[in-house]
Amino acid sequence: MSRVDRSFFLADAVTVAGLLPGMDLVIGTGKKTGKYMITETEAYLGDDDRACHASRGRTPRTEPMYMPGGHLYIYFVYGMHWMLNVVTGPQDFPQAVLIRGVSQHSGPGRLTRGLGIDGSFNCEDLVSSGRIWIEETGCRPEVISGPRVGIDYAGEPWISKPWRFMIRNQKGTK
DNA sequence: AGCAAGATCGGT
DNA sequence: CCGATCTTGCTG
Repeated sequence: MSRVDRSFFLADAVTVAGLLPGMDLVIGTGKKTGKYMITETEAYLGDDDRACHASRGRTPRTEPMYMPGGHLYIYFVYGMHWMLNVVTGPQDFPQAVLIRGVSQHSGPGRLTRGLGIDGSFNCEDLVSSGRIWIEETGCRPEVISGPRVGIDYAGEPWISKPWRFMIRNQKGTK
């Protein structure tokens, strides 16, 4: 439908993470072209959030999170998986939304593999990019929330924040 | 320079 | 539950 503009991404990560499920992630590289409905997300909110990479300070890796909302923060973990994150909020307020699932692809590592997303997408701007963006779909699925996955090290209260969002009745829903 | 841990996944 | 696999960031 219509491409999402900058203002949408300037909201905080929790707000954006709650609105993304149901929207389409559109990718148009030479190899992969298609629309995938976003099914699951997680918010990482600023330097206070101990689960957010930015909580350990501004480093070369986390630099993209300090860009204005709408850019991508891509990083490599566990020696094999690329993680796709959408930066949110104004410049210099490090926040991002991890895309954990899209239609036909469950899991943050599997979806980047499936869509051909790698480090070359780091810092890409969803508002102006010619190969990746997000579209409003008009559909308003019911979104449920729960605690984030794989961040036990962050401790309380971060471990209990209900900042994981997903479409009800989707794979991964409990 | 060395090392421990990681926003994961798939197989035991 | 455990190993694969390698980048990052911290320690010394």
